[in-house]
Amino acid sequence: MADPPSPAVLCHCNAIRRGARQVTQFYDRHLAPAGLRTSQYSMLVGLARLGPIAIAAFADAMAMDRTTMGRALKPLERDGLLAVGPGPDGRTRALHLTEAGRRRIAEAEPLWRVAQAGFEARYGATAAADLRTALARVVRTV
Amino acid sequence: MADPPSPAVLCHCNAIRRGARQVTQFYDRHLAPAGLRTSQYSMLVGLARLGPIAIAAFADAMAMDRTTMGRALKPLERDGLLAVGPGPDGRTRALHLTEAGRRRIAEAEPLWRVAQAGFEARYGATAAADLRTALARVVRTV
DNA sequence: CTTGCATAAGCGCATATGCACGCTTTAGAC
DNA sequence: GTCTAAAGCGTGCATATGCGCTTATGCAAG
Repeated sequence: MADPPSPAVLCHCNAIRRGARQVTQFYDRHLAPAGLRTSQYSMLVGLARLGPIAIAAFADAMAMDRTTMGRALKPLERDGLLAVGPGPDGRTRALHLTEAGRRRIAEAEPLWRVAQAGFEARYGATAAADLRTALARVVRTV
Repeated sequence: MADPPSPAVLCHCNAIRRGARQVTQFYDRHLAPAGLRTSQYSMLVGLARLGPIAIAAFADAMAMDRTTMGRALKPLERDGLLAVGPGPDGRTRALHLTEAGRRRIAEAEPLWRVAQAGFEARYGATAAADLRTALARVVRTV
């Protein structure tokens, strides 16, 4: 009987945080040769897709906090992978990928594919797809 | 046709990181009145369960990096919620919960329950349990 | 006893995360 | 035209995350 007071084992938040740490490390190790973290790779890819875009809009599209995004861009801008120019609006700043950024994506993409395939091989491709779907629903739900 | 170069939408790592951010914010908002983050609450609960334990062993049990754990303990130690004493070994340090720590857990537990119930209400209790199982498998897999 | 290896922990560095607050600029009300 | 509300960003603070390096200790082989 004696239910433990707060079974952290049952905490959905704890569970997803643990998983995120593990998977992040897995992908990061694969992407390391390209000098990118997974988060950075996904930002570059996102920027390539969403073209010139304002910071807040980009953060929203990536389901990130605005200020987190603002700061996360710094290292990428410093390394010349993206540039921040004036937006159409005096208060808006426009993010756009540079040529170096595009090259870096091309360099990292095969590494990402290996990571993605490796995860699916271990976890099961179908299960992984289901997990991804479930996680997408989390973002829409919360 | 034209498969996008690296569909970040399909990246399992990105998906789980997004989800973790959202869920963390959700739980953190609920726990805020107790002056605890979700991660801190889970560490306190884990420590209560695993009794006096060394840092590395505790980090391992929580699926955290050793150095991350070491630093994450600082604020809790500063606030007197846990204490770090000498271990059985000259190089080991023993973590143990204080009375204040136990009181804080008692204070935070109802808030955690509301967060947990709230998440299950939105996401679906069964789906949430399935997600948690899938995530636990991620930790074992990677 | 020493030498060498393994274990436990800390620290520097860099990035990730988000809240509260403040500043500038724009759009709309009047 | 002015005044106000809202939008877009930046900064300070605090915590979270993990890698590489270093130090201190324990343990076993010789």
